[in-house]
Amino acid sequence: MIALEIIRENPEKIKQRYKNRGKDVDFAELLELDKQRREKTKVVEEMKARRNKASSEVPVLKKQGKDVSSVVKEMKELGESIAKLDGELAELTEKINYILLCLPNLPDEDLLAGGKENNTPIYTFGKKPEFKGFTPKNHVELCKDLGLIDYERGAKLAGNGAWIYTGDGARLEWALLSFFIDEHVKDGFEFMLLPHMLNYECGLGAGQFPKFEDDVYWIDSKSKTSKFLLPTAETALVNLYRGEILKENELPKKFAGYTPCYRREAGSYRAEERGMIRGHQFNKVEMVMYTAKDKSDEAFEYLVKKAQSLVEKLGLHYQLVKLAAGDCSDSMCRTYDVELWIPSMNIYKECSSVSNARDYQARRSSMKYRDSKTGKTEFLHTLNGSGLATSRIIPAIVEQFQNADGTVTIPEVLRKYMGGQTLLTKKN
RNA sequence: GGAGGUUUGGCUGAGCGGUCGAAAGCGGCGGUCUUGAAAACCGUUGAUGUGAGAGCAUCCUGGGGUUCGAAUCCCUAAGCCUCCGCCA
Repeated sequence: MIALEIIRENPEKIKQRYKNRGKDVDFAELLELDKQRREKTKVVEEMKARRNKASSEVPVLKKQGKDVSSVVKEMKELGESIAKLDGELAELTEKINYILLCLPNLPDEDLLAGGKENNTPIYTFGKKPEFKGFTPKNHVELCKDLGLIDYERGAKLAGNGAWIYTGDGARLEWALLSFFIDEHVKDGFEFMLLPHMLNYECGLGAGQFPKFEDDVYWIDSKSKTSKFLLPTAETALVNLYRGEILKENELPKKFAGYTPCYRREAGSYRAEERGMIRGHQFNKVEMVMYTAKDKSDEAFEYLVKKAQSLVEKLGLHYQLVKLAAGDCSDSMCRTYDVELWIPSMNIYKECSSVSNARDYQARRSSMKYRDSKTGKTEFLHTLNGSGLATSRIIPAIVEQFQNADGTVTIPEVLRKYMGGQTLLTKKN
């Protein structure tokens, strides 16, 4: 949620910044509602002040044995007017909040305007592997041949978009998760295992609701009291301090949470995205940071470096991409993606997305800290980054590290989690 | 699933339908004392909105109701606790 004040102060400027996102917004209605609310608030508050004053006088008058019936009658009428206005105010407030909750975050001003086409690669690590003397297989073939993944039986159990990690595949997946978690713990992140079913407020606070209410799996029917399966651990981690005020010296907070991510991904299927690139459930370790308002830029760079280092330690060829304003997700001011090279698809595929939400999420769920110098409360800044999404990594590993004989070399950092195993080989 | 209890400020915990934004203690902050610290003592200490400010309004888990007036009474939802039942 962005602050209503900044719209009130300079609607044209804010409009322009949304334009970079490719969003045309019109604040006329919002500003009109805001104006009405402010005017009405003033009136009701005056009425309430009168009522409060009279109410405190009643017991005094009674004690003096005076007749209070005329005051009581007058206050009854006043009370009715107050109730009516309060109702109107509640309605106005609800409308205003709904509009505000639906507005995306403001993209940082240094971002290129426009969508995907204006994303800018800013760093590359490693090289595209060359496959000499053999035709490389794609990850679906490799995963099947090496017995890492059972697509057919996955579909049998849970339908399209589901798969089963089997044998070495399950071990490799688990090794990746363990490796990431160990790296985060080493860097001072607190490791978290979170509930997977969350309440509505979590979705709202993270900025995913109300817009993406239909993109998640609801446990019961969609309602404010039902729960949904989290689409990313961010949804949980970013709500930890809802309604709380932290001390500045507690900051920054660094968390790493592992959860499966559950997504409907409705209608997004394409043949080329077969196998693990996009599924209804995938594994991810998520990093989330809470910082003071002047520390989030620094934290952002730190998280980007961390995501990069994980992929580099695996030895995978990737590029780092600075997203254009229109490609950043709605809740975020800026986003960098780490994209892995998938040889068979001849493209780079995202495996980590690092973003700075600044105070957008904190405002939605009122997460604050007390500034140690001024003593005032300020909204926290929240940042998140995948560290990393494993379903995108196994395809990259098997494709990039495949050998002429059909085996795959296991990245060195993962071997200790797999009993020292160095190669993925065909079984029987 | 059934029955009962409970929810007050950073924490513990008082709170009679009216002067309660809320006692007291702890904690925090500032000060006195001290070479310094601790102890002791003194003072101070919730949030949000609005206003230049004095102030005014709102907030005692959320929502609704009764009343001239609600932290206090009623209904309801949620959280927590206890007991009973059921069960991979």
